[in-house]
Amino acid sequence: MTARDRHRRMSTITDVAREAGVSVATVSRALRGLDRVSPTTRERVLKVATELDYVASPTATSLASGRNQVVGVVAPFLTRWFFATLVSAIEKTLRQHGHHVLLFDLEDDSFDRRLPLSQNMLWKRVDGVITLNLPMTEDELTLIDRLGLPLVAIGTPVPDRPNVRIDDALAMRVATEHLVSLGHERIAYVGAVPSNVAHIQTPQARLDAFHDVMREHGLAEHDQWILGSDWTADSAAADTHTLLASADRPTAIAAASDEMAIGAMAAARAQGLRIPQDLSVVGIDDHALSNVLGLTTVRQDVAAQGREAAEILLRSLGVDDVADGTATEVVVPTELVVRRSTAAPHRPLPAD
Amino acid sequence: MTARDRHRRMSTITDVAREAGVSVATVSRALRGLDRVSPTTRERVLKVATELDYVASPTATSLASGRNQVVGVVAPFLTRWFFATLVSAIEKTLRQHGHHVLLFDLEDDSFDRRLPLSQNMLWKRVDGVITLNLPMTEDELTLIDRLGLPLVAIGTPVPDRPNVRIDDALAMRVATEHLVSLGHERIAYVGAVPSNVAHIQTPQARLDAFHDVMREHGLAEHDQWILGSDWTADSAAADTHTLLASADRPTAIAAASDEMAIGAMAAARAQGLRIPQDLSVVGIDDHALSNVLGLTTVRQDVAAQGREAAEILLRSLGVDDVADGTATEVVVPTELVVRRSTAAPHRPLPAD
DNA sequence: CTGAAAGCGCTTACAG
DNA sequence: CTGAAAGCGCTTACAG
Repeated sequence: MTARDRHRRMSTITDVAREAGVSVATVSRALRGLDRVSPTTRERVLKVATELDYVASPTATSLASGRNQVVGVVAPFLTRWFFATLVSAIEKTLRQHGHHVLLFDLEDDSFDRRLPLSQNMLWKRVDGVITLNLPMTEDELTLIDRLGLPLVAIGTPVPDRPNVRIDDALAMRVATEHLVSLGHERIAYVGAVPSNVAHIQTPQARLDAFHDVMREHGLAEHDQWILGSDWTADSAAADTHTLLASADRPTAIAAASDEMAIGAMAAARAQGLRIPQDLSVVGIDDHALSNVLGLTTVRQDVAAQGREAAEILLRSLGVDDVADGTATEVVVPTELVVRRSTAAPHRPLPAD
Repeated sequence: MTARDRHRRMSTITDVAREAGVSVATVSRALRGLDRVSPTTRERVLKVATELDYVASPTATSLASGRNQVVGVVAPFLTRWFFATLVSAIEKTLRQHGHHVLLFDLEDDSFDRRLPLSQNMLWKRVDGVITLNLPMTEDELTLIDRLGLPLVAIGTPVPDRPNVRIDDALAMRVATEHLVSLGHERIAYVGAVPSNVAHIQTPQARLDAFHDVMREHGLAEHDQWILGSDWTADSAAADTHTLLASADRPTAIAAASDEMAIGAMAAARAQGLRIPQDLSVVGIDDHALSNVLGLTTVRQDVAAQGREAAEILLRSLGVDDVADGTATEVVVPTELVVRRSTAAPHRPLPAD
């Protein structure tokens, strides 16, 4: 028997029971801190467990108790800042309470399609699930229901389930009002998504808010100033390029996300326009690069949303060391952060 | 019994055995496609299993077989582009082969510290692990070894384990040579990390390569032109700001990552410098925003590295539908992508 | 406060 | 080709 072989065998509950001179049932109780165990017994068991490097097999525990201590986190993409930030915050919060994250990235080949959630992914694997901006299909809702899994939705709500999000309409309203208050009247929008793209709903609320603000101020809208986009910087840049090539162009752009705003700024600069003198740009998010790029934006605290959702889920799992709370709908506040990408529109006055 | 209750109970192997009129052993064999099952029996079992929506309980399977079909993916951060891209690619590759990812983000409060990998995270939870740019401690290596887990390292190698990475020295060499070939002689570097930050090793190889190229071309280096940084755009911008405020400043900056390069560009622009006329900047990565920002960079295919690592791990787990291969050291190629952030240095000639 | 025993739902030799 | 039975390592009533 080599040293490596010897090390291979991890100790089981039976080992510590034998070594401590008690039954496995007692070991189980002692280690889990249940009542009905005498202090001396508990102490002895704890000591032996430590000596033997004992850690309960999660798979055996799971079979017997039905709990895995893992929660499924489901995202439509992972490579974008918003989602990665969310996952990171969720993972940390869960881990602090002894839980782990099983990650599902549902991105498919085409941006307007996604993979479905299946029984294989969840059944007896996770104790609950957190969805990230993910409208669920009927089938998926039925599945989650049948599996009896608690669920918390971040962003796009899921019917009858706790939800954590920002007020999308308000965020875009603040962004647009900022532009208007600066004196802009010719404002374009980037981030309209075709309504057949069912798995992204946030866009609609933001676009609607933009329309509302424009209407309220009696500002004219131009169809060709409402730019679609797949919500990437690249596509926003391409769309903006076309927009700005026209003689009749806007003095400002409201983008539904910072990544798109960054694309729009870059496209403008590449065409020789100065920001903010020739074009103002505002976004929503406060992306990791927005500060450095001087982008004016409506900041949302993404990590806080991840933490909130994780805590709500932990509570519904009955985890006891989680901060109290009963909230089932939390709307995280946003705030306008004015930087260097917005200013009053340049007016070709005589004195200019 | 309400509809919901009825749906709650998922069927077990016993249910399909009864329904199909065979033993559970036969069901197990039939469903896993083992030999020694008659075609008719197999067919019947399959049919019944489908009707009952049967999916084997992964936790029971795991207890009995020792396999979980899940691999642990361990990252020092998750919110940065490089890591999120890696995780996304790994997850997709694993899922195609019926495996899932349990995610661990080891980021701690301070950027030069990280959480340790523990027995709790891995023991009986994962069949293998993939590390992302993560030097392992002695204790962690011992743990992985004792647990008998296969491991594949992406980026920073782990002793005696398969490794997937780019050639860091070559990448920085190409970036620096590009600047030199353009005629730059005054070149600064961003991305030196204090050597006590043990969990980030890539930086050293890149910095060494930069020094080598400078020396080979007989170019002078200035201590104050080697900028530290925590590898974020913000810190790179702050450092660059100081650097450029000096009268004696470089004509080009080689950054060890695109995020830092973006920070450097932004800082320069904020000080009224034009890119590339007044300052050239080159990075390494080809970050999602680099194209739109016109950043010249040495591209690495991050997703490919994730896929390669996942496949190597799957092979070592004996998963049979993975493409053949025996590679244990794969170095993914990089390529220079010239965009708008680099040009020959501006020389104040008479004719200028 | 503690133990014996059943049970969680599979897989795996072992027989036949 | 198929079944009976042991075993994976816990948790949980049930007794005492």
